[in-house]
Amino acid sequence: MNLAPLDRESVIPLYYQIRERLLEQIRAGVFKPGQSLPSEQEIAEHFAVSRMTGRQALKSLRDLGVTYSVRGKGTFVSAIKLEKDFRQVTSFTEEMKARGIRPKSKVLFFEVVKADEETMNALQLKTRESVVSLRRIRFANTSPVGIEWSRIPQRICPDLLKTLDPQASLYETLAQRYGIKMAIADEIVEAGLARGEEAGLLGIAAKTPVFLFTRISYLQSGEAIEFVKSVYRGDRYKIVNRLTRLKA
Amino acid sequence: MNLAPLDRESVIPLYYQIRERLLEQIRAGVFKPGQSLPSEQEIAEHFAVSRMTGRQALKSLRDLGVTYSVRGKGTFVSAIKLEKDFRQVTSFTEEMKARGIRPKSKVLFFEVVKADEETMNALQLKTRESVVSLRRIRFANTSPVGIEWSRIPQRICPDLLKTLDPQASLYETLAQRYGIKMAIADEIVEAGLARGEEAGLLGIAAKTPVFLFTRISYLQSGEAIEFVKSVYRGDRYKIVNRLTRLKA
DNA sequence: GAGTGGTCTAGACCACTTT
DNA sequence: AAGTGGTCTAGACCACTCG
Repeated sequence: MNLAPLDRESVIPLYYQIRERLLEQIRAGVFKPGQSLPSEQEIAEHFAVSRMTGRQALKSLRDLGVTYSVRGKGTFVSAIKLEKDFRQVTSFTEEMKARGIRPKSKVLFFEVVKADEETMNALQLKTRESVVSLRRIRFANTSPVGIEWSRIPQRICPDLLKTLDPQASLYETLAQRYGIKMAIADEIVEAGLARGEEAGLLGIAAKTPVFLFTRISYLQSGEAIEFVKSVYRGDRYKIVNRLTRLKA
Repeated sequence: MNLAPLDRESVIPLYYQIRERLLEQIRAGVFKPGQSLPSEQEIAEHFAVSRMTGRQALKSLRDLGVTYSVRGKGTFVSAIKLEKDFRQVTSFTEEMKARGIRPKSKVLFFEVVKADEETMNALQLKTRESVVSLRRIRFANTSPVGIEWSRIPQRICPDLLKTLDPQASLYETLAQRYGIKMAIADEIVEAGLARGEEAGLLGIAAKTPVFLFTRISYLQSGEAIEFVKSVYRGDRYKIVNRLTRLKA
């Protein structure tokens, strides 16, 4: 074990500093998949912290899915890849960047409107309140891959029409200017065929296979924030998912 | 707060008992979304445990996604639904049952064969070892919805050909007889059109939209256990996903 | 029997929010 | 000032695995 000492003056918690040092060495291949990490006791001694603190560091690595522990044996590095190109609660922009692709957008519609029935239902709105409606064509490296239509209650982002650069990431703007962070999104994916208008906008023949997405995004509190309907080209877009077991 | 006392003789950990009691009351609506749960201190006093134990109970609820905590304010019930009809690392059988649908299967092929290139690659096999190859038509309430083709190294389930009832859940058999529990699965979903043989087996016209799944399932250790290629009817099957933020 | 992770205690100080 | 969750300590006993 060869790990740099902790900064006891830092505001960063000790367990977090330990976690980062271990993570670094896992990524660097010092601890390889299948191998065991230092035990809780060893970590406690090496960093001169209590065993509970060392344990918390190992626990947080488990929560990341990087390691797993077996009672009586130890904590081991998982061989499961950490890659980030799985779909998460992210915008198109973030997803494309994670895949090393340059995202671009063309705005078709960007206005404040009264919520329709479907939107009221999806966002759990009690009144027909105002929502920001944004419809964009999405490009990956200059070729069109999908059409996205987002609706967000105006109340939570009052001047979005002025502040959003439609080329930029909607999610980034919401996070930076309004402190809104999506925690979870539920989505339904259907397989269908491109219809006339869509096919035209996407530059494909009608009846080409497409994905139809219906997504609702939530804050950690459970408040519904965004309702999105999208159409993506089946010939240029693949869904990459990581499925996990439910904890309970 | 009105929570039954703990069983101090039980082998079930105290924090887990507390967690279950809180979960029960959340499900029963005693604690409603948006409302706060008892504080760590209150839990410690009420159950006569240390604050750390009460804290662990609340922490485990957060890990489930049922609640969230705000420093200085408290722990609150999330309004996000707990429903289990999201896709997880589950078999067709489990997924259908969770949706209240009767699953059925018809076996097309069930034999031990030498792994082909694609399977060797997917399952990280170093030699052309034997794999159990199982191809089935999947029915939901008597109508065909998909075709699944699984391959599993024979070495990890030596006599599967004899022990598996092809009507039963493959995953259940693997778990019960061989102690194999899938922890994670990575999948790619593509949109396509049904081809001749598939269309026939699924009872649909050629060129109907279909989902094409390619999935690899892993143990927690990262060992690849199952390689599956599937075709599902786009007109009768929808993908229901829950996306989350990566922890790191 | 030695080593491991899992649970638990009874304190402590801190940063933060609310009153 | 009082209450909250976040971190940390220095112990303890337990169940489990392995040689």
